[in-house]
Amino acid sequence: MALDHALLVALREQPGSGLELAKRFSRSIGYFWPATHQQIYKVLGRMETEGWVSVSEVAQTGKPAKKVYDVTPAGADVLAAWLAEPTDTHTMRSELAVKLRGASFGDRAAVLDVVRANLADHHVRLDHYRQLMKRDYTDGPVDLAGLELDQYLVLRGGIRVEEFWIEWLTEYLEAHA
Amino acid sequence: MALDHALLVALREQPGSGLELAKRFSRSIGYFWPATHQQIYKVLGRMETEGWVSVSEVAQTGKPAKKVYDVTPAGADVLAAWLAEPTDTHTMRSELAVKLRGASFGDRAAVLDVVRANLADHHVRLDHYRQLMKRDYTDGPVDLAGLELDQYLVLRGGIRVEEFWIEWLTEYLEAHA
DNA sequence: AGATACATGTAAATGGTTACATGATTCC
DNA sequence: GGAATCATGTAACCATTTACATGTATCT
Repeated sequence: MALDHALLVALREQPGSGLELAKRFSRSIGYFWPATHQQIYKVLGRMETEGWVSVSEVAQTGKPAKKVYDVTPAGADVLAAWLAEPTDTHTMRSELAVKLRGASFGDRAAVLDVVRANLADHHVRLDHYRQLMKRDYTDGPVDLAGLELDQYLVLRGGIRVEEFWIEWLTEYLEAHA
Repeated sequence: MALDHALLVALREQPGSGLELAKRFSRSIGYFWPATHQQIYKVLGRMETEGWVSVSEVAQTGKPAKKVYDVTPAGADVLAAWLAEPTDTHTMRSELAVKLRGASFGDRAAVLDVVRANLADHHVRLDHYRQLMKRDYTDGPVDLAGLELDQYLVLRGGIRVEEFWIEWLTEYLEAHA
């Protein structure tokens, strides 16, 4: 039950339709909470019946109409309450890590190929994040506060995650070189 | 469908009962693939009917009997095939990251407390991993190969993950100090 | 007999993934 | 009319989490 809250955060940043949220998720918040449009529509529907969000049909020129969602005061309360709750430390779930550990029970060369493919992908992601950083925060976090500072810091986290993967997978490959 | 494969790896390292696997998971592989005993029993049952593992009842002195599972040749083939498959780069899922980003929509002091609690927990985990490292690999990875090297490298990954969290959360706290 | 640790499970609910379905609008 | 994009959804399946249930063996 946490996609709900991730969507509330996204909608408080900026109201939007299901598809817009799905696109925004594939950037920003989705870096730490992936979600598909199917999932998002379902949760938006549920949150509407619970009164956490309100909908309004918005006509568009050149495109079909869309339903724009916004957070209600009740929804804002739910979000605030959730934010103050303790979050228990979540263990990372990584299929690749299982493969790293199990490599000796299969064809090691094949596993190393899988690792190399993942490493390349993490390099692409890191480059992408660094470009966002350059584009949006040329001066670093100076003068940032509130939401903007949080957005910056979460992007920093995204960069740190990719650096973690690159360093670890590189260590793995070198150890098996 | 990957707990199956994580269990196959664990069983190839060392055959064992459901509860033993659950305990081992809370160490080692479980650092990257958490699983409860309920889940493990269910998957073991399924894998047995599929012929990937075999069972034998083992009597114990001073304890109730247990069912020890081992990987069959068919299971070993399944595992080897899976290891060679590409794994797509999985996006990390973190509730805490959503809270970091949403902090300005609630009581920031409360969110900072949540962050501090998580940071403390990651320190505990890191200390634990470092102790394992000291106990099992006093000389570093020298002379390690095959399974042992992989085990070492996955522990290195665990340490790197905790370092990532500590650095990121510390940066977050300092930026909001 | 009661407490504790070991051991194996079932059932219900929740959440996430994958495949499929439908319709509006614009451009060619 | 057909292809492409935008937009919203349903249904079936699979995986995970949480709560509950049962029984063995040992120790006091």
